[in-house]
Amino acid sequence: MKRRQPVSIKTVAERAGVSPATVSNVLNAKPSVAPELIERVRNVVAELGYIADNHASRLRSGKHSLAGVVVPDLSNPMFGTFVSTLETLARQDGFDLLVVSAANDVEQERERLNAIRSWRPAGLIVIPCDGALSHRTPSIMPMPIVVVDRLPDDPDYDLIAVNNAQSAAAISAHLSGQGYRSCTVAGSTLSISNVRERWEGAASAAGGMAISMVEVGLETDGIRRRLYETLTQRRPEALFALDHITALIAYQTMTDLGLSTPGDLAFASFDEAEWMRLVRPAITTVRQPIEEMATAAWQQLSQRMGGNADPVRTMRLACSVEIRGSTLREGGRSDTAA
Amino acid sequence: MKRRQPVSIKTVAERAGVSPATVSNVLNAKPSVAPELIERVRNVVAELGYIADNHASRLRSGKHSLAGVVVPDLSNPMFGTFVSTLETLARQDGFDLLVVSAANDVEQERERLNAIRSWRPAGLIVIPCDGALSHRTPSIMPMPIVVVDRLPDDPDYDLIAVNNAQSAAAISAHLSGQGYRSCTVAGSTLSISNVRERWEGAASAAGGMAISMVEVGLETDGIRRRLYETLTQRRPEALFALDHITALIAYQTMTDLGLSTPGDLAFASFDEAEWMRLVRPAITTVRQPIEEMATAAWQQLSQRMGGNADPVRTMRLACSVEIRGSTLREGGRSDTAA
DNA sequence: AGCTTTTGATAAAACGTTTTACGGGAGGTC
DNA sequence: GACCTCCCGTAAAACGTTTTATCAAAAGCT
Repeated sequence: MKRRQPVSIKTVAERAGVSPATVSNVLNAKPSVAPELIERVRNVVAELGYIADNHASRLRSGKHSLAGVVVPDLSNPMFGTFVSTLETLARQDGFDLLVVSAANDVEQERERLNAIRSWRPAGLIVIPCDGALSHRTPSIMPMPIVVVDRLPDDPDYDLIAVNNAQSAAAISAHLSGQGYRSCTVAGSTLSISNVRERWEGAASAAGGMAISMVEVGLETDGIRRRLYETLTQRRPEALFALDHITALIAYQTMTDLGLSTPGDLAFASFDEAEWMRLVRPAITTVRQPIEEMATAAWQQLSQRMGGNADPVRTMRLACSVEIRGSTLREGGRSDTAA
Repeated sequence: MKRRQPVSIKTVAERAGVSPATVSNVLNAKPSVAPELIERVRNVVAELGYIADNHASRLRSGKHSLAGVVVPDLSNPMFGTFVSTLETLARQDGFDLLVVSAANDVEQERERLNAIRSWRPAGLIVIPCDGALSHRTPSIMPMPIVVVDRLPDDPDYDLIAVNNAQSAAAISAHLSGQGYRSCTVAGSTLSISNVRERWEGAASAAGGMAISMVEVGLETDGIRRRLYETLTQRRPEALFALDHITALIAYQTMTDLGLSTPGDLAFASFDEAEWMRLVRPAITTVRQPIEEMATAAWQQLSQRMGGNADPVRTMRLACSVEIRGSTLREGGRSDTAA
């Protein structure tokens, strides 16, 4: 009962006593088909459970209903939410999404970007592993591409990102305003444009507070080691983690060392995660507007797929800065700024 | 430089001075092509950046290199990890993944399951929204389907799940063993087979501990209200949340009410999330082996796609039970059981 | 009634591949 | 040298659609 031999448009046509062309016209709601035939075809389609083969239909019509999404890592809830939002939008416009995750690996990203071409997607949305995207993009990429979150080295693509510098500056100013005298900023590596922008933003707004950067790398073990050194050997009064994974390991390390926040040191994070609102005290963060980024990315891609050929465009979205207990001086006031 | 007119196998053939058939033979590594021609074709392919169109190739050869994945909600990190693992496995076998998320909505799930047929995927892996999957599956689904995590009402599909009952029983026994006299089990709804199995397992191993079930539903507001009532009106000595979202809201509510764990009440959760290891004390959980589930699901689907027609099969994987501070009596011992 | 226009349906071509069936030439055997 | 194989390459058919061109019948004019 589950398996049947394949039913094609011809089967439907025969059964309804019409030509395949008519069936096609009915299914694509072309005008000038007699109401009676529409009815008859519809019935047969329902009866047989027929649904047109997208491959054949794409092949002939040249109309693509597939868009590709490349993210560094789907198990990161931030990217999961991003894809999830994107999917809803895409479906509304009649697109399906081919999702690939690059497992945070530049080499895999290259391979996936190449392989995805064979599906001839109408467009691509990419959150690259790092800034060197264009080195990894096959030279022939005939579809529009929108890059999200991380600045590509090559200003050849549309970009949707957040105002990294301003947001980091807000945190920095807040810490300085609370009276902390020294702050260490920890991030994966300055070669990622994101991280660089955040660091520069933070540095620019430190005021009288001594501020320094430590690059912890991308691998768990290395991150843990560098943070351990930082927290034991020259502990600052405040620690500002520039990405989620660094923040997570920093918090773990602090807990392991028996350091409490904000008593022993203030703690803030770029990238907000669920747990940051759950721990006590809750953690001061910069919340990135993921849904808005997805929406903006889809809108932009939509326009490009529709033929829009305006010059490449960069869009910066605002983050919200959530000041919470982890950075407040005892008796300090609580505020929320953007 | 980015855009070029489409290059097809004919373009390659002409440029290499051979027939399209030969190009095809080279690309698909068919035997009996002269080494010299192979070389020549390869060069042209590289030069033009040609890559075969999957749609056309599927259409003619009937060989599908696409598999579908349907999950309730990609922004849930558990499902994100699941898809991510699946993707790696699929790529190793030369498959691409068409990912759709149903936004936890039964109606959307139905619609997506129907729409995905038009891509003629070679197989489907589905984590259904609830147990009534077969009511939502179009009658004609000619490809193999593997259901994961939630028992379908209809034993017509292969199933990969975890030993819900035993794992919940282990938690229940642990709580009872710690000397708690009453326990409330909170879960979305017993109409989800998962939840039912967990509740029954917990109930069966309560020993002398009074145990009762409260169904909190699926919507945030409702969950919050029911949990608030539970915690204020007839607070038990222990609370066992049966799914991640219930656990999250329960923990928030406890924090809001100023209740501490395990002092005011013990707290445990099925489904482990990152934050449960970060809060202090850390939370006792049942950790589901997501990666193993994904691996098992892909293996099973792989076999089915390879033509295996054995009777439908159900596979139960073991969870690990992580006993942590949130359920330990003061001075109690810490243990880890499976 | 004769003419043109409109309407509604279809046959056939086309999309980019893979596969099947065929054919030409080289090599082997008697 | 006639015959048979075997090897290598190609022409053409086929996959399931959509589109284009065509055509018959009906409808609108004078």
